[in-house]
Amino acid sequence: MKILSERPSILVVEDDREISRFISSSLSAAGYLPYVAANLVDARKLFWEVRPELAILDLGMPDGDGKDWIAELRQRSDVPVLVLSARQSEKEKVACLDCGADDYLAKPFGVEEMLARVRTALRRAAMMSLRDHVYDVSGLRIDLAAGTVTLNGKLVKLTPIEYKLLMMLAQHPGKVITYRQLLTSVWGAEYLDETHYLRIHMGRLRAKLEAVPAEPRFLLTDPGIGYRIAAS
Amino acid sequence: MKILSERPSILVVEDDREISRFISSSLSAAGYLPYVAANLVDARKLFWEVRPELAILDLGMPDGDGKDWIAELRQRSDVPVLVLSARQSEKEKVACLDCGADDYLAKPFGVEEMLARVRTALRRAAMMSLRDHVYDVSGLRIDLAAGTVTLNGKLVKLTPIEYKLLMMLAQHPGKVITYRQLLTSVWGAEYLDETHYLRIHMGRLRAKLEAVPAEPRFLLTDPGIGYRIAAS
DNA sequence: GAAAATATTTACGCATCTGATATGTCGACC
DNA sequence: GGTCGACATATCAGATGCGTAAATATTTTC
Repeated sequence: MKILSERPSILVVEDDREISRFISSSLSAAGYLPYVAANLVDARKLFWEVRPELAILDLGMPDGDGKDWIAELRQRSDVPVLVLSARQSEKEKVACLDCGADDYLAKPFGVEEMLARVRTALRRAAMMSLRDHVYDVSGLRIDLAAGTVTLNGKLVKLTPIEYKLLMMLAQHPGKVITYRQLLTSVWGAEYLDETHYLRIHMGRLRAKLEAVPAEPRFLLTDPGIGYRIAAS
Repeated sequence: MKILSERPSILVVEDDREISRFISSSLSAAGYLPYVAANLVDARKLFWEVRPELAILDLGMPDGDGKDWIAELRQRSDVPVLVLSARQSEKEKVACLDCGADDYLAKPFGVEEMLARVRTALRRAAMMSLRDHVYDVSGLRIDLAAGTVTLNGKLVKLTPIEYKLLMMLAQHPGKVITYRQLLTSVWGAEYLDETHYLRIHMGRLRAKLEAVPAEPRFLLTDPGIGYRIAAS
């Protein structure tokens, strides 16, 4: 259970001592509550401990590429990530943004701009509705945080694609997720036309989760629009 | 003959002919459906007609400051705005972001970066659109976020076209939506003359939603203008 | 490297949706 | 009362979209 502090907490992942000092004192002065990690291992740990409302990440970490961490994070959290980097290359920017980063700020940058982008990201995040972390409807239990699925108490094994699909649906119980949204988040933006894949993998999910796949109780089709998982 | 345009529409507000050409052709190539306005007056008009999923705005418009338009837009819509500008000053960036812009890209910029930022903004917008917006009038309940329609508690099944039509109306309860707006947003700009389609599908919607289709309580006709859904 | 698991391609049956055409209704106007 | 224009409804054949099954390709695992 997260304690509601009035100051939004922000995780700063940055190995350069001087820069991280500078950033966190700027954030402090602006009314935020910064936590600092100097490498990815600490960042991972600290993230789930603090559950910050935003993460600021320097790409060049001693123990790995920050991009991997973003991708990993995106599986489990919607926390906005603001990337800082000395790398100016367009390729790098594109890769980060497509990875799930919310914004990319090339060094050197002005403090004011950074703070403005932080405000923007937090403003957006505040608009997002809070979501449950467990979907539990008549025998089907999906633990979004742990990433596990049980049917009548028995663990169900899912393939990676099935998993992503189901998580996407379970994050918004009762709401239609359009073909576009599903294809984008599972396969990527360049697969918008392959609604076909969805039919096949939804079929497989139904085979695993539904007693009578032809009459689904959980995984419902909204013809022409998308799919949705039955709400409690 | 069909074409329920699945391509996300993007409004480009840019007065420089050459730049707007360049941007819109890049967007087209990337699978989007760009609409171009060369000044703020047109932008205002086009925006509400097309209802794009994102707006790209050049700050320096001949008929006013783009910032004002952003602020104005924010009153009525959550559509993300990506600002392009030749002005590099940090003050300007901060002002725009705090005004409600989602992102700020200083010229000159790479196409790839622009497209990546567009993708990022659209990805976020897709998540946001899952927030709750509900039309609920005497037995008819339209959950815009979930995309579901219930009549006296019973779920009503709609076809894709019926769905789009109804959502368009329900987004603005009590307001007349013109034939043009409906045709544009459901079938596309090239169907402006087929008001005929509207009659057929409005008829089908009434058959599903009205107790006495001939005396509609929800789906009202404004002869010569358009249709509207009864306000709460 | 071989075997197993997973993903993609291809094909087809079936139900549903769509828009053309035709006809019916209502009110305005002369 | 009749005509006209705008809107509503009925019917129906063709198009489209969904689900499934099987064959093939790819990735993972040991």
